[in-house]
Amino acid sequence: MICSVAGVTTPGAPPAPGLRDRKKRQTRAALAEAALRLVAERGLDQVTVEEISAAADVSARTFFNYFASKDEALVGDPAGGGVRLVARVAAAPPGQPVLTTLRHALDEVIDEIRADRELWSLRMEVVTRNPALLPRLIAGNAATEQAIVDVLAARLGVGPDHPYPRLVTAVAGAALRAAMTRWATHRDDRDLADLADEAFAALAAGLPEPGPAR
Amino acid sequence: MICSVAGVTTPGAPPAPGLRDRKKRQTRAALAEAALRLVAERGLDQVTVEEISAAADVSARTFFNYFASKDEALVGDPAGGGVRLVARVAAAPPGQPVLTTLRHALDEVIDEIRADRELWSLRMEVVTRNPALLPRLIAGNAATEQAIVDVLAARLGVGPDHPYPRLVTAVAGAALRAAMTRWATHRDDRDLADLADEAFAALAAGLPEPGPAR
DNA sequence: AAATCACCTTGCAGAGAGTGCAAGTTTTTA
DNA sequence: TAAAAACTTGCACTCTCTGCAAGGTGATTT
Repeated sequence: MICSVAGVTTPGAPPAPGLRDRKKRQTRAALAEAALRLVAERGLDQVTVEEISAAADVSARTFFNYFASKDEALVGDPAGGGVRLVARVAAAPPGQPVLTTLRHALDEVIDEIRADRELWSLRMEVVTRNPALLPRLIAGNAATEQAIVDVLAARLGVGPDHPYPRLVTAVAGAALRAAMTRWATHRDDRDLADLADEAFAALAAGLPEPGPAR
Repeated sequence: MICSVAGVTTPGAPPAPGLRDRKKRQTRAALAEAALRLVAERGLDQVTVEEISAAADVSARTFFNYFASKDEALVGDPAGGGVRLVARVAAAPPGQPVLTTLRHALDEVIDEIRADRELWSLRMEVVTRNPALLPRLIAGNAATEQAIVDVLAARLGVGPDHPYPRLVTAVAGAALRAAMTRWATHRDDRDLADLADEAFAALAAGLPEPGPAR
């Protein structure tokens, strides 16, 4: 009776995972990892949900309790980091330039991607080799993108139909994707955060062309 | 016997459509139109391929001879205008700024979209109301985008791994999508070409923020 | 600790997507 | 007009994805 403190939810700190949650995370991770590994080996159409489930030691029906589709298991994280991203945009200092705000808001996302480097490298490889997935990877951000558009419009005080928030959000997303593609393809190279910085700097400078002389 | 000239293929001009081609175009258009109309009415999941085929007076099997998936019938034109777009980029005057090149290359695409205004309005409405399709709409451009990246790299003489072509291509695509979304949502407004011009000008200017004062 | 509750997993049945194959039909070509 | 090529269609089949009704395992309450 001394310390059944496990139930208390301390706002601010993770409130004691609990066996059940841990198992769920494990199952989800196992399914995603198995899906990525098998698809990387054989190709998207040569892997069935049944095989993925078998590799993760669950039934095929359970697979669909975790992911709405085979694709979702591969591209992962729908809206997981999205809400935090929106929150970070909303919480940025008011006067800050929009591109700076967006770039800083992405820090957290970028850190998470770097933390799961193995997984993300595999994921980018699978996506580039199965272009059918690329739209899914982008679409996952569709809802988040709209939310950011709304937040930016409010921050700038311009009304929800003003073209600027939509343009800058779409463009920033494109810049991040370009940086991620570059990072994933020859990854021995630079840090993802640096590549993102470069891309955003180029945006702010009006996309100056690389000097042909020197 | 007087004029069976229909067979001659004059290079440069459309080489006499032929009954077969006309029928194919008709069937394809009928399927796409039926798909868009039904999905706009009922929603993506409430329409089966069988219903679409019935509305276009062909068998369900024939549907799949025209489109690889239900989604494809809705987002349409995969790689159709893509090759011409790439060609226009490649044929642009050498010294021209990249953003100008890309904007002009889009003229043809934009004209076609305006020509099919009814269809495209329906399409954008369906896509925005069924976000699951948005990735498909973008993915259709994935192959084209890579081709443009390669052409730009060659034009700039920078090698296929340089980050600039990928960044500018991705960003230009995002700008076009933002313009199309704006055009589709309140369409009574401005011309699509004007909206695209505005977006590209903003890119070239480094995405200046809208003045809060005045 | 036992009983209860909530959630998770699983199998089953079924609708719908998408494909390969083998006709049958229509257009084109010779 | 006859042969060739292309298009349509039905059929059988695999795979994806969903709803439902158990059964099981972790959490909660008394």
